[in-house]
Amino acid sequence: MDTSLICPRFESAISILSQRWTGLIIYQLLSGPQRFSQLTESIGISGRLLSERLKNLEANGLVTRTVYPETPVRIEYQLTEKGIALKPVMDEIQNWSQAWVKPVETK
Amino acid sequence: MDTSLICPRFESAISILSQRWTGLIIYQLLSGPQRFSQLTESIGISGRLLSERLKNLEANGLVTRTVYPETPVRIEYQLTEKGIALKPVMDEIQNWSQAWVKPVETK
DNA sequence: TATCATAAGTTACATAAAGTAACTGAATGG
DNA sequence: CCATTCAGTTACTTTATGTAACTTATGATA
Repeated sequence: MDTSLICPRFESAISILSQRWTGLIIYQLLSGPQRFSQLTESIGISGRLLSERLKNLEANGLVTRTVYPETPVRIEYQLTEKGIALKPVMDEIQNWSQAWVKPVETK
Repeated sequence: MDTSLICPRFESAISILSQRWTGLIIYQLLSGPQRFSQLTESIGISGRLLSERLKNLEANGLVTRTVYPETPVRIEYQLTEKGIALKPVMDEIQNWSQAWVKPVETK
């Protein structure tokens, strides 16, 4: 049941960002378009979940998928304007982490 | 396995914020100390998970728990300085949601 | 004293999401 | 035709989340 009193837009935003891995995917894509295998390696996510997350981000209009029919095929994911607009959020998370997270604490 | 190439502090921050409910809990507590039952109602989280999340936030130094031995007992949760420092992050999420999230989209 | 009410959890169990590793499909080079 | 490479998908196990009933502590009420 959802009896929340919080602004629905804010909740929607949080529900995207609080999904595991999506924050890191967006963070990575902020440095430019990347292909599937690059993302799995840099983030440490499995193909199964990366595939699921990217579909979701595409459906939410944050990411576009471009196929380059080379050999072997190259597929690049990049942020839309809506996705790039999350940069200030990521910047603030970065600021906070530099100021408050000790290098050791992992969880 | 974690073969990530991302800054460990940033990853740590993201791992806290990308845990379901923690963002909303912090957001709620930014408007002042609140008790357990208030949080369950405003957020729409179950007691089981709220309890677990608050313990976690306490362990991470984001929240403090204060017992007021009244009748019935009152227990208030409030953000530490470290927790309050997340306000800019929440503000940016708010900004983004106002600019980019359509009122309808729920997921 | 016995019973009741209330806040703040906890426990036990069902369902959903995430982790893992092997597999598939398309395209081309040998 | 066989091997290789990228981009996924499938089948299965483990972990996290949801739900609802239960517990504990404290004082109020009969």
